[in-house]
Amino acid sequence: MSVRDALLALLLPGPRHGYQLKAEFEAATGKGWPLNVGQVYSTLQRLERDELVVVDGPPDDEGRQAWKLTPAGIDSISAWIATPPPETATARDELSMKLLIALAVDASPALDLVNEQRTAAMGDLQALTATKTRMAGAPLADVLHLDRTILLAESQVRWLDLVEERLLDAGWRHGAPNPGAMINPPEMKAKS
Amino acid sequence: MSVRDALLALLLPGPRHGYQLKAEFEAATGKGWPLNVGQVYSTLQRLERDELVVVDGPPDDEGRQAWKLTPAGIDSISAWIATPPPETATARDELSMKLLIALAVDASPALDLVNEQRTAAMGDLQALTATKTRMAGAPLADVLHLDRTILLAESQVRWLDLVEERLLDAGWRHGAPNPGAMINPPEMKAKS
DNA sequence: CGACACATGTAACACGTTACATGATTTG
DNA sequence: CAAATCATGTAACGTGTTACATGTGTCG
Repeated sequence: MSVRDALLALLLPGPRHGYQLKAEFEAATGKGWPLNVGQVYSTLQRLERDELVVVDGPPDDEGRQAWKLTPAGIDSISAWIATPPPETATARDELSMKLLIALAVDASPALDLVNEQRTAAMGDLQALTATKTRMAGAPLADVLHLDRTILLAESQVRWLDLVEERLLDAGWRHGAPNPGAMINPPEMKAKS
Repeated sequence: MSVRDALLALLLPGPRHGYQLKAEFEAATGKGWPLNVGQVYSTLQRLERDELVVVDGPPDDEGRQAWKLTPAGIDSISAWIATPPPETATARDELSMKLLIALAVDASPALDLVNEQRTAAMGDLQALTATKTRMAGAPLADVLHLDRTILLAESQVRWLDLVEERLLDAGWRHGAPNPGAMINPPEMKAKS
């Protein structure tokens, strides 16, 4: 999801001005994505360029400029909302990519690295769970976002467990360099 | 994790040339991140500009140009590998952001949307599980990446279950517009 | 009055992504 | 020979992000 998509969607209920869009964006995403106001305005300009939004009349007394969707904008964002995100989009998470790269270059004793990351992930999880109790009456969006963050943290811990298991099965040992299961020596097909 | 970080890390074991880096990147990430070769070269140039890599001698007979880390590059990437990713990085996943935005604008009957997304997520999950059986002898990186993808898909389904539960608790109904739990009317503090 | 929130906007830069151009080498 | 792969590189564009400039309105 891009800011672009989100702003288009937030214009569906009716015209809004820039500052309002920022506020609604952050309310809707449960503070999961802090947004610099400047980006709202530049994104609106790009949307205008693409003829998905237009200004809705002249600015009001206080200089507020409202924007609204064009028919093309409505079509575009309706299609976007109706389409579930592709699974592939999910697979690029920080933790696994980072750890896989680290394993590939055998940057440090692999199992130790896994354990460090698990410790960090479990710490995050504990902090998040604690936050949950303090979120009783919070807006629904905030609660749902926290739920999501917790589930993601749990899945991190589970994956790290799995990684450790598979590494041990493959013959890796604590405190030792890896047995070469993933590193391919730099020779590619020789040409000469 | 950026391509930039990954390429730096892949240079840790020793000098590599561009095409090699692309191959190792995709091997390491288990095909989870298809990479256009062109991006390798432009990223290398940016890294050179930042004095984190330098060319390692003249190109060989076949015109291959090897690159290596500078001391600053080694420091930079070592620190990166040792630092577990911040939890916040995790919280920007496509599914939840998209759904939260959709709920905020009440784009379509909310619970129906949740169910559609769950159907899609469960379909993904089934396909992934099927793939798993066909991955017996695959490289470790590929298996680990698939594990991660599966765990993420599971956490999607679980979250969607939670969302449905919370929406029902909050009084939302199937096939009906939402009860206004999240939409704030566009009036902000009036000024005049 | 001074601080702060509201409000708009611009400029610059980083990164990701694709398309394109070019050429050598391998292989059927 | 023709096609595929290896190999390097450039150009253009899109989005995300931050810093900065500017001004109005509110409130203590």
